[in-house]
Amino acid sequence: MILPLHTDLRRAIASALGTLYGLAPDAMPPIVIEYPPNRRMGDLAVTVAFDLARTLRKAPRLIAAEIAAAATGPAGLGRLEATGTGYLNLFLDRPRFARARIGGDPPAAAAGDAAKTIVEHTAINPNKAAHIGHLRNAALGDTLCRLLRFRGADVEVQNYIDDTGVQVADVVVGLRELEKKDVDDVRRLAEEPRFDDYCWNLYARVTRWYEEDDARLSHRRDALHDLERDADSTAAMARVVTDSIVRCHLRTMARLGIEYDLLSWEGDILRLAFWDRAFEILKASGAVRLQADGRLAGCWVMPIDEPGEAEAPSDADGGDPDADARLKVIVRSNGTVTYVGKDIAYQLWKFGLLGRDFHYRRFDAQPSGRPLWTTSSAAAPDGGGPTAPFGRAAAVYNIIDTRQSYLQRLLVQALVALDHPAEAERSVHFSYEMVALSRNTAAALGHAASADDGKPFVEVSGRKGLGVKADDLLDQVTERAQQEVAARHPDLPAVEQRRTAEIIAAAAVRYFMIKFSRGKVIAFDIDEALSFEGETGPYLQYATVRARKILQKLRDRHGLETADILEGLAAAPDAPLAGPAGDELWGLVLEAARLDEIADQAVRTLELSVLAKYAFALAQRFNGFYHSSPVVAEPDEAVRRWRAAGVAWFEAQMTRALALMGCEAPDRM
RNA sequence: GCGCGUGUAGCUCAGUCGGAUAGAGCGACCGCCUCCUAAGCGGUAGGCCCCUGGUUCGAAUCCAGGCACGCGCGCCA
Repeated sequence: MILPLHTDLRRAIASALGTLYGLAPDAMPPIVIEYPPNRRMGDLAVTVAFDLARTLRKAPRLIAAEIAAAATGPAGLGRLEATGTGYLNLFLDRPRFARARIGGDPPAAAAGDAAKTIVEHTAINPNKAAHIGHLRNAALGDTLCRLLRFRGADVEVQNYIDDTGVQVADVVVGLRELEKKDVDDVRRLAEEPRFDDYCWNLYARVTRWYEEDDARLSHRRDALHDLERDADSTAAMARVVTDSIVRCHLRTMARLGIEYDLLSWEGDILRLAFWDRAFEILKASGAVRLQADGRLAGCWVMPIDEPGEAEAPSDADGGDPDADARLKVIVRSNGTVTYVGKDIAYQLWKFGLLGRDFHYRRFDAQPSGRPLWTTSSAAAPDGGGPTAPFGRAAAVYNIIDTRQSYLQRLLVQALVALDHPAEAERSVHFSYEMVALSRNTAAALGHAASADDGKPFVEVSGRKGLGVKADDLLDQVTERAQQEVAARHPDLPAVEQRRTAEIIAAAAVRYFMIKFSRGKVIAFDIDEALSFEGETGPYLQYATVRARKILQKLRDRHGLETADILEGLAAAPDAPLAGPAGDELWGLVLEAARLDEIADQAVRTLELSVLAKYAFALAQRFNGFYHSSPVVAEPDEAVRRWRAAGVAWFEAQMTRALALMGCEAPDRM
């Protein structure tokens, strides 16, 4: 991997700068490392000479030349060369670099990064089937988890279940009022494998039913009230619904290799009175206060810092008409807590700041064998709690779409108001834009496009039942993949064809959800999602399969095991990597080494598309190499050996990159 | 009104801490399977990087002001 080399290079240059110009470490400009447009210019480039030109009153090219002379052969990395314009280009010692990495282990975790990190993602209302919007959330969340673990963090994945909200209440109303079901009926229904589909339709029907007559909304209010009080028949029915649908969601996500450590139920947060405790803390610290008069009389409110204003006026009770706008109600005048309040309590728990805890019990098994726990309101009869405690994290990532930015900002402000600046700092809202439907896809789903004329896309709406269900998408993509597999490998047993198709479909969907930068609305287009060509997950898998095929052929025809290839490298002549003839192979080796740098960048910027783009570019490079550089049939043994090593290195790194995206390559495609 | 996000090729998007000739994919057109899998590869066409000004040796990138589009901003959940 390449990050340690970056460190060495920076150190070498910084040391040269110290010697040449007497720069103190704190006066040192940031040493930016980039990659020249092509390999003939160099392997890495440093632009520090440009930054120093002003302060040193000297032309960049002179500075670059002086640094190049002073920092010759930094730590044996290679040759440093100054350009006529002022770049410092590093030409790596190719064989040395390649031998040091090919066949090496993944990087050891960076020290100090091992702190416990909670990632919350998925969090689908348990009242209907998951749709493509939820898929983006889960794909981003799961990929972030994998990246954090890759960098050595101890990650706990939580999936929040809002089992006491309106959405669940609505489905319960539908079951009772529209379907005339009782708890036992619902229990039978919930056994059906696609119960989530049934509820998807029912939910949309209930919405229409409300719209026909506003008076019917009283059913929702009553149901919601019953849910919050945990009252008998309604709550019992809701439990059947939410339990069944959560299991549907888990099965859907498992198709994409997405698993969790803990399900956190809002019902448990209510029953265990997390909010009462949080309220005490908020009151004690003065973070919330009771409004005596005005529009919000009788409410407990939290002052909000608007990002625009530098300093809030001394106090708000001076009759300022805008003052109320900067107050967020936490407890209503009727004494009930708002959404934000519950979120604050939960966030405090995540950091171990609440002073209360859930009970826990085991939930279902997950395909990988990773244990899944669920929160619980009462201690398990066998008393068997988890071995490691949940919560008490040093950092928290909440994966929630950008529409929740305002609420997430309030959470951070509450932490600041409670005098937990470190936790506020490490309370990260991973925000991303929604998934909408392209106009074509919406039309194909029977949505009249004329309804919202000007818009470039059509928003998914669970309430209206408008959207592409995650399982439907996966089914379609799998079916398409299976046709391809069957055409290419007709002799393969059907089970194997199916398995291969599933692996391909999962990669197609996951890559699609990751490849856009998070600030971009995805206008989901079904034809695009069903494509396996160009910048897609299957393209990455195909390149990997090709690499494995070469390694397989080397075993078959030359009796060359991959381990032998790597061992033989030490004694192999350097020539195949040298000069223009070696450029193609060298470019592949260097690019494949950058995975750690990319993982680092992705986590730092929370821009996971860089991982997708990198993996694609790497696969492209390999395919170029594949067409230009035969391996198995190469007569020159040294060349064959080096090329084989390059293929093995690519295969190892690409497999890791795919794993970071929750994908694998099938045996054949 | 305020806040956040987005604006780059016909379409969908990359473009790293400001750096070398602005790149992919799709679509269009022209080629490549006696050769490790054509889910691939090579080539051609396609650009006012939304506009104006500023900072800088250097701006798609930073700053200011506009314009357009999207999303937020309730004692709702």
